[in-house]
Amino acid sequence: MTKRSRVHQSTPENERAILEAALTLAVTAGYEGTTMAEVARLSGLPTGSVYWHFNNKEQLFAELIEYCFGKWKEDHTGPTNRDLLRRSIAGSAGGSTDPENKAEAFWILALLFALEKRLADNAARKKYLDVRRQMFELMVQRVEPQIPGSVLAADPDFGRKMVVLGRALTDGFYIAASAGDDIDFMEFADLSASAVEALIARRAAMAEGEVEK
Amino acid sequence: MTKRSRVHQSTPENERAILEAALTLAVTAGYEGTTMAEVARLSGLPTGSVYWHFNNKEQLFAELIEYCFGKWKEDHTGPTNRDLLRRSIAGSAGGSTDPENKAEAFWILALLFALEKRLADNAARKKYLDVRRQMFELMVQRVEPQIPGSVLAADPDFGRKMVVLGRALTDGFYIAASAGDDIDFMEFADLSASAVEALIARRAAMAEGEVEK
DNA sequence: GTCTATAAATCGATAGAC
DNA sequence: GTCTATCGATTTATAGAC
Repeated sequence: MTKRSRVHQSTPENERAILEAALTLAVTAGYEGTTMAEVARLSGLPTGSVYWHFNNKEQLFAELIEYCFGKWKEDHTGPTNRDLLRRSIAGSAGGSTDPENKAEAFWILALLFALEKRLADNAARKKYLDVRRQMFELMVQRVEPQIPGSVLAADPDFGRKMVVLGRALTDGFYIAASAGDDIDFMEFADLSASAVEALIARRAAMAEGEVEK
Repeated sequence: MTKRSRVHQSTPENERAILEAALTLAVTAGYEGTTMAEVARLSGLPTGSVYWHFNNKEQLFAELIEYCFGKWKEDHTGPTNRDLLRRSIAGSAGGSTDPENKAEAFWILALLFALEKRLADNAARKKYLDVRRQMFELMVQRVEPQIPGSVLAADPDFGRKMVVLGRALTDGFYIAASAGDDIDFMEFADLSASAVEALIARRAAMAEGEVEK
């Protein structure tokens, strides 16, 4: 309930206002669709001020990605439970419809940076790919303890593989949500988790039942 | 005046050249990143001719989606085998890197339209969402015969659910390919197929183990 | 049907007063 | 640091000769 206090002055008030304005617009309008003029208007500052705080549009979005990554990390701390993948996929539904959960919805926009290779030299795309790697490593640390030791002994990379699979599923359901597919995300969160669990169980049986490959 | 008629002729030469040029550019540059001037240049025609054949950019992309859907359907006819999902995911690796395989690369363009909600009123996005539904139904027809009868008896929608899951995986691995994730797509194609098979096996065991319900 | 030239609008970014 | 005014580049789309 109590949000983590943001007493640090690292992000001044006006910069935060600009970032929040950019986030609100970006979630519904995307990268190209968000204009600096509109960011300025929504933040209550003139365009000149926006360019004083951020060098250009690229850098604004790069810092926006960092800003949202900070929010994501807040949501992914604390004790690990077995519902990691289930909650990730279930969250994809709300991310596209719930206007309050902007940080969640932003990852749909982030996927655009992955797809738009035209932005290869774009600072924002580079930042997203960097954050994507960091998210992956954080997820590996949370998932690996849940893999049976016998499976990891037979295949030390199995935890990483499950994270790759889980990320593909999460990204895929983000797309489904964005496309407006009429599906029950809670049900598919369960189904996906079951599929991964079945895979792990199969591997565990294999690892214990067989000495050779 | 007289609009072109496709009754007697299918996609005249110059229109095809324009569509192919648009596809080549769109796959790497996206919707906004593809300019009509560049489409004209690559097709070898001036911009005026492009606008004579297609009313505007929206309609050009809408017809491009239809055009690519035709290619996709050609690749998804014939006998169904068990490797449907495996091949879809394995294809995602080449789809984003091999410029020749434009029918597969089209998937990336499609994902762009799925994600860009700003284009909600865009004719091209509407066309894509329509095509997305058609693709889904075609996949259901191919997948359902592979589901054990006992599972379908217990859950008539199980085939559709597997297609939703398969589509999420395929979309997710396309993003992984676009993001440049350093993964072995062949391995994850196998792993994904295994996960789905394990899920079906688990359901089959469940369906046969219970007589009632 | 093809092509050139250009209109009309938008957007990112800057200059400079305060 | 804030704000106004505006530049320069880009892009969609059209007009009109051939």
